[in-house]
Amino acid sequence: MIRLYDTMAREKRDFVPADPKRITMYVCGPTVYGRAHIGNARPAVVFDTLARLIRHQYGADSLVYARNVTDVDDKIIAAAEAEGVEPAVITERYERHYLDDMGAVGVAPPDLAPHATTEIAPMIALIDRLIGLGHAYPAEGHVLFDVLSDPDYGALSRRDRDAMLAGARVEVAPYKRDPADFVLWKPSADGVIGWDSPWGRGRPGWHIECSAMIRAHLGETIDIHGGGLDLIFPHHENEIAQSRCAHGGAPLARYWVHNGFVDMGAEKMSKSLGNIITPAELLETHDGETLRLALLSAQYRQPLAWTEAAVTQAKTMLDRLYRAAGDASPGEIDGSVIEALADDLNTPLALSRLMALDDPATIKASAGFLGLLGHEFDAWFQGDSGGKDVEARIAERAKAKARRDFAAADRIRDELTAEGIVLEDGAEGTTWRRS
RNA sequence: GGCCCGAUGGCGGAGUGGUUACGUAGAGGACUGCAAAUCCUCGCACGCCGGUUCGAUUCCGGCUCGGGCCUCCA
Repeated sequence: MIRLYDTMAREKRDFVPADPKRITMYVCGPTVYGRAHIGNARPAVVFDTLARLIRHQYGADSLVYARNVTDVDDKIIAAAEAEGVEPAVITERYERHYLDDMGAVGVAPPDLAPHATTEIAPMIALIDRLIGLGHAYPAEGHVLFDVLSDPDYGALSRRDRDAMLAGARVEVAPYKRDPADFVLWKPSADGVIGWDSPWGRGRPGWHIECSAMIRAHLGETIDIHGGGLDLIFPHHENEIAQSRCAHGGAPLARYWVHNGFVDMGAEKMSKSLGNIITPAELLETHDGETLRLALLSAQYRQPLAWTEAAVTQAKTMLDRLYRAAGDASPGEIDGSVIEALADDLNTPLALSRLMALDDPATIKASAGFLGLLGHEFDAWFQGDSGGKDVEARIAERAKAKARRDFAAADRIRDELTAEGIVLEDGAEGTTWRRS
C-alpha cells in the first residue's frame, strides 16, 4: 500500500487507484523557452521515482504517466523574437536540452508527452464547452473563465475570492467581468504565432492546456496530478475549475502531489530571481547519479538546500555503495527500501535502508530501483580513459615498494594524487580511482 | 495584509508520547611501511513560553524566526 500526501486533503492518504490496471498520472512539464535548472529536475526525479514505485507495486503496464510540454507561451515568443527565429526553433532546442538534462539524472521519458501546439483543437473544444455551460465568456478577442460561476473555486489553495484579490499585484484588464477571471484564449497580433478559433485568431492560455490534454489523453478524472508547490495557485486551481466545470463536477484528480523547492541559500532557485544552477553546469564536474542522489536526499515535500557540500556528500555515499555492490548482478529489491518509498516517497529513509544493506546483489537491485548504481564498477571509479599511464606508474611504485624504497613509492603516489588519482593498496595489489 | 509550510546534533536529514535513525564531518582504535578503502568504538540535537500527561523533541495553544503562494515560476 502506497501512502501519499494529498494537497487537497492536506494529509497523507492511502493511495487507492480507481483502476489498478490503468493508473493515470499527469505532471506539469516544462515551458521550453530556456535551459532547465537543477530545481526543475526535482519534480522530474520525484515523479520518476513515484512512477517506478507504482509500476513495482501494480505492474509494469499499470501506469500511464503523462508530462506535457508547453511549447506556446509569451516567453517563448519573446525568446524567438530576440533571436529572430521561429518559435519552433526555440522550443525544439530547449525540449531537446530538457530531455538530455533529465536523462542525465536518470529520469526516463514519460509514457506520453503531449505538446500544446498539437493539442489546439481539444483546447478549443473545451473552451467552447465551457462557454456553452456558462462558465466562460468571450470578450475583445479573449475568452475568460468566469470564476464566480464556480462556487468551489479556491478549494485546493484554500483561499477565497476576497483573499485572492487582496494581494493582487496585477492591473485588472477592463474586459474582465470579475478581477479573478483568468484567460482561456487570447488574441495573437499579426506575425505572432496563433490559430484560428471561433473567437478569432489567437492562442491558448496556460491553464487550459493541461485541462484539455488531461481530458484527451487520460480522462476526466485522473489518479494523481503532480507538480511544484508554486503551481497550486493559480495554475492547478484553474485547471480544477476548468475541468470540473466542464465535466459536471467530476474531480480532476484524486490525489494532488506537490514537491517542494530547491533552495539557493535562503530563497528558492528560480529563473526570475536569477540564482539558478543548471544540470549542464553541474554535469561538468559531477555524474548525473550524484545529482540524482542529492535530489533524493530530502523528502520531496521538504525544501532542499543546494550546496556543494550536499553534492560532495552524495558522491561520497555513491562511492561507498559502488564499493559495497562491486560488480554483482542485481538480485531482489529490498523490502525495507520499498516500504520507505511507499510511505509518501520517504527517499531519505529509503537511502538509509539502502546504506544498511549487506548483500551486493540486493544493494545493486535496490539502488538500481532508485536510479543509482547504473555504471559499471570500473567506469564509475576510473572513467574510460587514461588508465594505461596510471597502471604503468603503479607498477613502477610496486617495484619501489618491493625494494622498500618508500620515498620513491610515495613520490609516485603524491604525483598521482595531484592528478586526482587515489591509490588503494589491497590484498590483491594496488587499485586506483579518480577522486 | 490573506492563505500555506517549516524550525532536529558542525552540516545534511528521518522518525518517535517513555529506550531515537542514517549519512557526512570530527575523535579514538584495528588494518597499512605510511596512506587510502574497510571494520569497530565515541562525542554532538530536537527554536522559545505555556498547557495536556506519570512522562513531550513528538499532542494542543501562543510567540519568535525562516520559507512559499497571492504575477511567470518545478
